[in-house]
Amino acid sequence: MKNLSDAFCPIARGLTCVGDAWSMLILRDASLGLTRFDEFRKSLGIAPTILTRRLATLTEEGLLEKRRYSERPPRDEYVLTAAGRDFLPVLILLGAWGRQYRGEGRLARYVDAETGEEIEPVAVDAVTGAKIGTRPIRVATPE
Amino acid sequence: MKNLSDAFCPIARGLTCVGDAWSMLILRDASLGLTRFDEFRKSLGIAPTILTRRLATLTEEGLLEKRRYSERPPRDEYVLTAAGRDFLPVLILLGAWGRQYRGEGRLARYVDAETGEEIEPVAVDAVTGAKIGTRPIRVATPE
DNA sequence: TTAAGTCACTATCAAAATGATATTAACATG
DNA sequence: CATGTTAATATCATTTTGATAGTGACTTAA
Repeated sequence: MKNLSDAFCPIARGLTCVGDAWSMLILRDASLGLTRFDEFRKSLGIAPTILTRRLATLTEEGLLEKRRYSERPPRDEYVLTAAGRDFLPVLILLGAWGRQYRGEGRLARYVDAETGEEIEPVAVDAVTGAKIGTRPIRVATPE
Repeated sequence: MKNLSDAFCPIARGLTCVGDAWSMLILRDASLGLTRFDEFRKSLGIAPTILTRRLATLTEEGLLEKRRYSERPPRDEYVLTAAGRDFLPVLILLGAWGRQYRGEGRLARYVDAETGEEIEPVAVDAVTGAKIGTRPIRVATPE
């Protein structure tokens, strides 16, 4: 998909590193604590070829970090970096959208691990406090 | 990418309709007011074959609506549905991530159309008010 | 000591998706 | 009638995917 990354748009920039479903699902699983190749493979039912490539890309892009957890036999796992952890809100919000518009049948729920209460994710503008989408947005192009 | 949609996970559900970069960029442009085939094509530099398919999928999935704006010659445009509009927060949050971690060089800014102030998007849990990512999350599987 | 298992991959190859380019259909305009 | 506009298709090479099998470096159980 060519050079989206030199676009001015931060959304396009984001999409160049994490613009496909597998990558997002890997990040989801990583956020839930998975770290190993086989954990991801089994959880996602993804072909190992694809998984290898996705993990490599996410590592190059700085969302995951390869860490050796055993010297003999040599084994690596993948842990989230700060950038990877900070992607979680995007996923949670995507999930909230999915729940609202594709929520037929049984569905997993995300709950606060301490209170046990279900999370109700919303995006707000920290400046005005307004829910995003309730006020019109304009793009200010650079220069 | 097989049947993600019958997964229990709302994130996976979301990804089945909007799980690729082009779809998200189309939604971004639609949120900024674009409606016509050629507007999307020029804005994105996307091949018309792909654009046709993406628009059709987004329409089937209920994020866009085809609307005839001219009878002679017959011409259709694409406008966001409620589901499509509600996807904007996800994009804005993705953009915030892109700005933070891929923000080198000049970058567009999203501003409140009324106040003119730059938007600072955050995802919060409406229940606790806590920023998402600051408290551990658990998945509650159905049944 | 050998057989079986674990785990993070790579090799191979068919099938599907993408993307570039050209073309079409249905008109309006000069 | 020639040219332009606009929402697409047609064609076809390239790229990406995905399924399946196999590998290397071990550990563990018999």
